[in-house]
Amino acid sequence: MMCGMTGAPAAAAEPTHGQIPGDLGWNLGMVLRGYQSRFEEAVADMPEGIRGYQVLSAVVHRDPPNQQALGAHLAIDRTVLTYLLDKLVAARLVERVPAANDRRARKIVPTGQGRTVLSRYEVRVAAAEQSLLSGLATDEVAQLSGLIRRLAMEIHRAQPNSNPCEAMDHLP
Amino acid sequence: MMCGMTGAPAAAAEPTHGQIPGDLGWNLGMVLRGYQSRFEEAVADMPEGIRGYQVLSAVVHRDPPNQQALGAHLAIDRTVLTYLLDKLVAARLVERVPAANDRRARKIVPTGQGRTVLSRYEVRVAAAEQSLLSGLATDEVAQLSGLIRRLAMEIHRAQPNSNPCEAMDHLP
DNA sequence: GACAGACTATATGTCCCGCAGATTATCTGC
DNA sequence: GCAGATAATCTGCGGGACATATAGTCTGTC
Repeated sequence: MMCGMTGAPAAAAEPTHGQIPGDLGWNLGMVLRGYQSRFEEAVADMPEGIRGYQVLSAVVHRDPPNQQALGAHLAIDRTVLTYLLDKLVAARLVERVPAANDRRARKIVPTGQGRTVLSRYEVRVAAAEQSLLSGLATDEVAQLSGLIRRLAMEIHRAQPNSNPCEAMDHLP
Repeated sequence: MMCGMTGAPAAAAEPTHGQIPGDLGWNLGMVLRGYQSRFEEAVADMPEGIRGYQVLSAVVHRDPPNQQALGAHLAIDRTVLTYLLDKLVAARLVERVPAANDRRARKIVPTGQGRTVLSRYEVRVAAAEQSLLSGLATDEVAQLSGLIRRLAMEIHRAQPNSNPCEAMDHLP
């Protein structure tokens, strides 16, 4: 989780900027929580819900060479990924095939069914994202998306191995 | 933490916008994770770490009338809040005093020591937040902060009782 | 004024999930 | 060929969230 943070809608004062330390975290947590609740209902009837979608999406769009790369990208623990993939394999959405040049590793490939299921859910997820941002003007959405994206990239670059979900766990 | 989301730094394609559904979540998760790791070390030697800071900050700056309001704002479960406050009380940072007009409720008030400790940590937290945003220009920081703040407010308004930390837990 | 129902905080028990450690199989370098 | 590192898996532990139960208190009604 990590989740929400401190005290955002502070009483009054401050000219809309120069907030209380921790407010950024509260705002981030609030946005993320809103995002997740919408995301969750969008993929509710998918195996393993959000995580299942994330894994399937990453497998299709990023084609990671092995489970470790997949888990690292999603910041999912390897031991968790094991039984997470078990479910997806059982649902015939992905397959574990021996990796080409490393017999220790398994390559996760999507099944045809997996691709179709993913594309079906993607429209729902896109709608959920739009719904989340519906309060902003279109140019603001573009601004925010771009800035968050840039920020995420820089953090990603600076922090190769991020520890997964202590973040979400601590979200208020 | 909920944590990261799907596959952000997607291979190539797309003109920097119109991303893969789920990317927003991945970016949010990445930013939040980066935020938390910095936040965490900033308040590492505080009782209960991040949560402790959040609670103390909310108590000082928002002055919630009872524990329920405090927990709702931070999206912390009430049963968790109980022993969380136990630690803070033991550390002499806050006190449980009988609420003025409702003897069922306990008002959480900061001690003098609590206020000084908080202000000491606040400079560190503020530095951590600046560090997180150091990759952006100053006007971009203002833009991003404002947009996230607005978004958080709207989500907060639309979603009175948010479920806490499944968000962070599911972060990749 | 007393009683029923709702509400605050707390204690207890349970369940789930993520993490650390150990295990097996494999790759890489000497 | 052997030692050390790496990929996936399995097992056990612990923390955190939720449901339930309880004690004390408030609010409304008759």
